[in-house]
Amino acid sequence: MDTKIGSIKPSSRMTNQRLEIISYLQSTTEHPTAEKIYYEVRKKLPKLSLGTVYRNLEILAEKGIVVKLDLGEDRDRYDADTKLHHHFICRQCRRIIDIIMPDVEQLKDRIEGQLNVRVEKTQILFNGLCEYCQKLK
Amino acid sequence: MDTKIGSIKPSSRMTNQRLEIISYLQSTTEHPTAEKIYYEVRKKLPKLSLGTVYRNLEILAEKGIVVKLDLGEDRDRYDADTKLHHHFICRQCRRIIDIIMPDVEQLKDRIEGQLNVRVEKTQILFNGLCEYCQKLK
DNA sequence: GTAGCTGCAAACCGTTTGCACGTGA
DNA sequence: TCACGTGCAAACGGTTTGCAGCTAC
Repeated sequence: MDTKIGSIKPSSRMTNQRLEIISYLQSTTEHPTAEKIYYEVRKKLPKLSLGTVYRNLEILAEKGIVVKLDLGEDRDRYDADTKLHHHFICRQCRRIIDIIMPDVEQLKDRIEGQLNVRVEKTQILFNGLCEYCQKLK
Repeated sequence: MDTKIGSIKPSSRMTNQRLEIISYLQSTTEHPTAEKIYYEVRKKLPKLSLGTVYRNLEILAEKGIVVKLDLGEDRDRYDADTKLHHHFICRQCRRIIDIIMPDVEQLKDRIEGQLNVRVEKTQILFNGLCEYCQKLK
């Protein structure tokens, strides 16, 4: 028989691998890719495998401990900052800047009324050249 | 020697394959995937290959005749409507609704001033349940 | 004539998965 | 104890690419 509300995963074990992945993600604001996380956490756990990184990231995202981000690149990024925010990404150096946008709630309400839909997620993504890459011309 | 401004592709030939891909894209508003385009255009050109579809879509996107869209799915979508607009995508039926949002220009200006960046692209994506999927519960 | 395009098939690459072993609670 | 997690390697799937022949101009 299924769990009542959706398919909630039962308990999960706090392994060293999971702990270090969380710890690394909470130590950075640069929205690393799975590959970067793998590379960094392996400094502490040299036997870590990439599959384990992906499996943990999926579980942590399900639990709401991290957020998976699709910023229009060929790979996903991950963020331990789970408060709603948006992003600017530099097309040259791939730097990512967090953007707080207080009036998004109104935007959401407007769309829901206009289209008769229920909005569950809102993502605003800016793309262009960051301060430094503009100077480099 | 390079072309002066960036790497602009020289002339391109209007092949039947290219023509039919454009024609199909201009006939629909459903933001098809490459696979869907392949499937549809093959009704007219049965020997068409998927590689040709991808190569043409890339060229057409470069020329600004179509737009490639990343709506957070595992595959890209394509749209012959190149006027700036945004999207709602239903997480259940994958229906896509176009959204015109006149005040995005201000948003862009605000971000540019605030972060010292040059914004070249702005994408707003809403995710949730469409009118019909809400009714189906 | 020839640069650009096509069909075909293989390669690519980020991500997922099967499996046998390991380990946290 | 044993269900969940791990390392390893292979599989997956959307997209790209090498190549030999074709074709728009």
